Amino acid sequence: MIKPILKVALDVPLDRQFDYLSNGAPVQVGQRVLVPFGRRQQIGIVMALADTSEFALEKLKPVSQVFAEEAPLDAAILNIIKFCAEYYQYPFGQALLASLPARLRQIAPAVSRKQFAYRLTDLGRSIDLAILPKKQLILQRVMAALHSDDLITEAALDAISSGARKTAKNLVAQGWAMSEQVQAGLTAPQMPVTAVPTLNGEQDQAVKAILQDVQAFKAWLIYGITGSGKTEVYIRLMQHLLQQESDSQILVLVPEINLTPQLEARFQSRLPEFPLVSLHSNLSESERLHHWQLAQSGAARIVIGTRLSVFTPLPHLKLIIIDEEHDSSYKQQDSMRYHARDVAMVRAKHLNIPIVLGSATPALESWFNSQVNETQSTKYQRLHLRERAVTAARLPHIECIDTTKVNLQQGLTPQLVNALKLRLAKGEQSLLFINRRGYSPVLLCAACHWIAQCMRCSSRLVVHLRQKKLSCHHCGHEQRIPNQCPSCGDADLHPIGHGTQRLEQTLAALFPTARIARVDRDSMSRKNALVEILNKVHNQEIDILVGTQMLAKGHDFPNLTLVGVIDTDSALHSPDFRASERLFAQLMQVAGRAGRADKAGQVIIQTQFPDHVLFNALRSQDYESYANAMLQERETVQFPPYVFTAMLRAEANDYALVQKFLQNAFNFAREQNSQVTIYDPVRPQMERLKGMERGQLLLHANKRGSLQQLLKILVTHLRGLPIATKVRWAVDVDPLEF
DNA sequence: AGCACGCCGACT
DNA sequence: GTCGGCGTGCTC
Repeated sequence: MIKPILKVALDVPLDRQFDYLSNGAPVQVGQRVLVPFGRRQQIGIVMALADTSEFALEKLKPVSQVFAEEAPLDAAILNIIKFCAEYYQYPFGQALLASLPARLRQIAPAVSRKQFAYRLTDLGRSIDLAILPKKQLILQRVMAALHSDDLITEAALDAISSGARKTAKNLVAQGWAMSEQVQAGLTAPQMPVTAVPTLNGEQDQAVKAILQDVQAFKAWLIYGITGSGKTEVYIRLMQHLLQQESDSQILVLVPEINLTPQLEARFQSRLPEFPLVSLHSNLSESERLHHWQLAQSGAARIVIGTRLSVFTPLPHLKLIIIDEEHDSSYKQQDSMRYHARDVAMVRAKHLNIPIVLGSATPALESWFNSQVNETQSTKYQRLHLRERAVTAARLPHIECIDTTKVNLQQGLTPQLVNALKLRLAKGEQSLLFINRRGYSPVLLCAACHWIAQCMRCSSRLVVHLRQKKLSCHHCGHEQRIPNQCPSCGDADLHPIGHGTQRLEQTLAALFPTARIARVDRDSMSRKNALVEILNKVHNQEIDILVGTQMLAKGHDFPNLTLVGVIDTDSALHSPDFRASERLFAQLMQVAGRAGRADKAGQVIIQTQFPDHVLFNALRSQDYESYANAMLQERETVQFPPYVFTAMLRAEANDYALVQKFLQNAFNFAREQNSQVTIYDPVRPQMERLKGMERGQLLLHANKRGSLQQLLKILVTHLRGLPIATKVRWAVDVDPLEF
């Protein structure tokens, strides 16, 4: 018997569901539907079937369409999103719809690759094409082409139905040409089948330990320096689990897209018998939908993706792997501000399956959770990989040069210049890491000390000399470099400090014969620019590589033996208590670029504070003592992970509104007399951003539960406030930035 | 969030 | 006399 009322979740910022009358079509929970909502049509997901409604029956509208041919979302994924919506104080419907590929959120029919092929078959039947004998071939090609654009098929179908045969024919031909191109592009160079590495003792132990315990939820932290072979451990685990059960699936989360192709290729070459799909923002919407469908149907056995893919339906999920688990790109910084690592943890718990986190420099939270001590039971089992898997590889030698004690040559110490000279003479490569793009971070008037500032943000404008522009790295605002000081009229304007452009220029002057390349957001705007440069580095066509943190991750350069770190001191004394943790991870990562193969690496760090504890720990590549010291500090001042925090952030054109809103929140929260500490509203580091005045209110508690309880009533209260529509506000649970 | 309705200022 | 500003209110 069909229940007559459907409770539907919609993509609206209202934390409730809407009731509709069945249109008679069979429907299940989790099914996608089209419904009338106000004046327009909306895509929704059926959350329940019922006999009654709280809403007046005569006011209910019937659903417009049930997408019955699509598999409904399963209970597991609905539950995990429900959990997230509650935990992160975000409307459920919006969280749910945001987890779907864009094609499934749009009113236009979503066309998967399979349907696409069917449509083409129809198309072939419908028109008598001159290329008819080739019809079969066309179909095969198009079906095989992952990048095919469904819009072409749509257009062709339209053309047929309106009788425009010639147009239809052209469109099909166009689709074919496109699929050929795509095929040509897709034939990725076959990875040389490398000899399967044998595991060293620690790797072997790690694999065995995890495999012993795969029948239930258990969290593991694989802690091992770059080159200790974490990936090989993942592969062995995957191989075992995928072979053990013929339908099992594995989800691998990675921080960013530029890491995906490498890991993807490695998994594919080592586990060729298991279908793998990737999910990241570089995919076309059509591909994303198709990959998502392959995951949902169970056809894909391995899913590798960025943070959003933690919400992919996987009916036979048996293991979750989080690579580089400390990476902050796992945290969504707008809409629902979830942390993919934490969501994955909950998902693994729900499914009662193991989860493996991997990092050379674990997040302090994870390190804390893997500690064995009296006060806190160990949440994650730690597995330490101490040895470098490539036995010949040695740890790089790290030294800090005190920049206050030497004469700098355009920001470079003589030690670093000499080291660069030596590499050039030996035909080895160097990498200079400077976390600041542009020419110089400040434009200063020598006469009146005016500094070029952004009008929309509380930030300084960065000099981009080559483009003759000043640019705000926060809002994108650009303007011409003034000829004279806007304040006093003096022409004596100086770029102060160093960025990637200036460093590149300095190096070119110092080493006129060296082949220098710069890698930052400005030089990498072209789509394949990064890949091209990296290839050049591999082919020894580059001597010195200058770049930002884009260069810190993942890339192996066997002939690179020197890494120079130019200016990271600002992070040492940043008011953000996580800045030094991030810097440490980043420096460990860049240091790992040096001396990967059989050549010993050297790392030179230029700093005003060579005796800082961070550098001491870094010199001995000792994450543990630094992490433990930081944890102790956090405990003394009662910061996370010793307390649970949430941040209420608000912004408006007028700060008075922000203040009024936050003050209201503050008063309300205080009145609840809960176990939560509520701090005074303050202005964040970046007081103004993109023309918006910002403010924030911090809450902390010793128990997650009491914080959650308060947040729930606070958010409900705030949503009902008239002023809540005049400011943009959001709750950030477990914020990364303060 | 959209998208309506609704009541007060400068223009074809 | 209208076009249009964005305040308030609703969406099953």
